[in-house]
Amino acid sequence: MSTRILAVEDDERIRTAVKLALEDEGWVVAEAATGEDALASFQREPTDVVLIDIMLPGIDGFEVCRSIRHISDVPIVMVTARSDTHDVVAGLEAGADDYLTKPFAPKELSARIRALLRRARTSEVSSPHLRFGDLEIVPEEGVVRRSGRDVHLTKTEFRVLVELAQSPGRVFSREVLLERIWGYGYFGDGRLVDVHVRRLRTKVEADPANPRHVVTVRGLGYKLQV
Amino acid sequence: MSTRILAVEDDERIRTAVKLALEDEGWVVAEAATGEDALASFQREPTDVVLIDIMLPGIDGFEVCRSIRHISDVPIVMVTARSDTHDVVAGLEAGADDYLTKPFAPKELSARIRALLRRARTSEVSSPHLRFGDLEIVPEEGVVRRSGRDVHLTKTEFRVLVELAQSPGRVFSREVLLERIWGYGYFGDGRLVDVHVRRLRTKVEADPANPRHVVTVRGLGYKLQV
DNA sequence: TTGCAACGGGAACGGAACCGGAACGCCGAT
DNA sequence: ATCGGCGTTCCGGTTCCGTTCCCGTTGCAA
Repeated sequence: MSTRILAVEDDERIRTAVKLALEDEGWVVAEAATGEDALASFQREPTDVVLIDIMLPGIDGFEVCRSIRHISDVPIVMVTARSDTHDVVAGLEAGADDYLTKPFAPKELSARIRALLRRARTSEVSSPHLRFGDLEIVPEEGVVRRSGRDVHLTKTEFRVLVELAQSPGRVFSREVLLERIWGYGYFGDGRLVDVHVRRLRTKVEADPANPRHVVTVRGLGYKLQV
Repeated sequence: MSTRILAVEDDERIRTAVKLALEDEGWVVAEAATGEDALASFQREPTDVVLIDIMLPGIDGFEVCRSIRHISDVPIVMVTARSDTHDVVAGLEAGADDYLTKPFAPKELSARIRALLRRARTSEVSSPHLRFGDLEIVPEEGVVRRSGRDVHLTKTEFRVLVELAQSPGRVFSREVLLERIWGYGYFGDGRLVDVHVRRLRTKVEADPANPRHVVTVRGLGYKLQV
C-alpha cells in the first residue's frame, strides 16, 4: 500500500520537478494546478499528505489549506515563496503541519514529508494543538496559553516556539533556527536568536530565570523540554 | 579531517574567487574547468560537496550532475547564470540538492554548503540511540540518560562518550582520543583526557570510583564496557 | 619491598557562551 | 504626521566549561 501525495502548484515545471522527486521516494503523486482542482482531487482520491504552494490563481493556498483541514486531519505542508514570517504564521493558523520556503532542496522536501508520515503513524490522534506541561500551543488560532491564560506572542516569538515544538526534546542550534526562520540568505548575528528566546521566556515561562520549557543546551542551542 | 569541495567552473576568475571564499571557511577546494576534469577529479579525490556551474564547455553542468549522482549521493549545488526557472527545474531533475543564481554573495554560498553538510551529517548519523546497560545515548537531543533519568553532559564529555561508543569494548589510547576529538594539530597534555573522563564518570556512573561503563585499561587508555 | 610510572582527584584560572538591559530604526496603525 | 510595537544590534555582567597544575594513590616491575 503506497503513500499518496497531492501536490498543488500552478507552475507546471516546478510541479513536475516535485513530482519526479517524490516518485523517486516511491510515493504516488497526484497533481493539481489550481485550488479548485486540489479540493476536487482531495475528495476524489485517498490522500496521505498534501503539499500546497501559497501562490495560486483563484483560491489561494491558505484557503485550500483551511478547506481541507476543515474536513480532514491529513498532514499538510505549505510552500512559501520567501521566508516571509507573515506567510508562515498565516499558514500555521490555516492548519498547516509544516512549511517550506522556496527554493528548497528535493531531499529536504522528502525528509519533511517522511517526518510528517512518521508522526501521523505513531500518534494516530494527531491533536492539532500541542501541550507541554502547563503550556499549550494552538497553531490554528495563532495562540499560546500558559495554564489556561492566553499569552500574546509576536510573530517571530511564535515561530521560534513552533519551530522548537516541531521536534520536542530535540536541540536546535542557532544556525538551524536562523536558517529555518530567517531563511538561508540571512547573515546576521547569532545573538539575534538569544534575544527572541529571552523574550519568549518572559512570556511562556513562569520563572523566566529558571526556564522549564525553553531550555538552553550550552554549546549546542535551545530545545523545548517535553 | 577537513571538508573537501569540488568546484566546477570554466571562468578562471570566478573559480579562484570561489576557491578563496571556500578556503576562508577552512575547507579544502579542488578545481575543475571542464565537465571531463570534474568527473575525473571526483573519481580520484574524496569529495564531500560538489559545486557545478551549468554553463560549461563540452559536457554541460546538468550532464556532470547526472553522472555524479549516478554513482554517488554526495550533495550537489548547481550554479545558474540567471534565475531562470527552467534551469532550476532541470537542475533539480538532474539530481542537484540546491542551486544558486549568479551573482551570489560568497557568504550565501558558504551558508548553503554548510546547510547541506549539516543535513548530510544528521541523516547519516541517524543511529537512533545507543544503549549500554542502563546507559542510553540520544545524539539529536544532546542528552544521555542513565536508567531513564536525563544526565547533562558538556560538549566535550559527550564527544568522548560517543567516541568510545563507536566501538564498544575497544580500547582508545589518549593519543587517539586527542586526535579524534581535539584534532590533529593538538599538542596538549595527554592528561586532558583524564579530566574529561573523570567528569564523565561522575555523571554516567552510579559509583564513579568503581566505573562499570567507562573503564580504564592501565597503560593503554579507556574503553566503554559492553 | 622499593621505586617509578600511570592514574585519580581537587582546585584554580582564563575564556567562551549565555543572559539581561537598553537603545535604535523601521513599519504599520491611528 | 505621530505613535507604538517589533525586530535588530550593541554592550556589560555572569555563569559555565575547558584546560592546566599539583599532589596523593594505585599498580607494576625490578
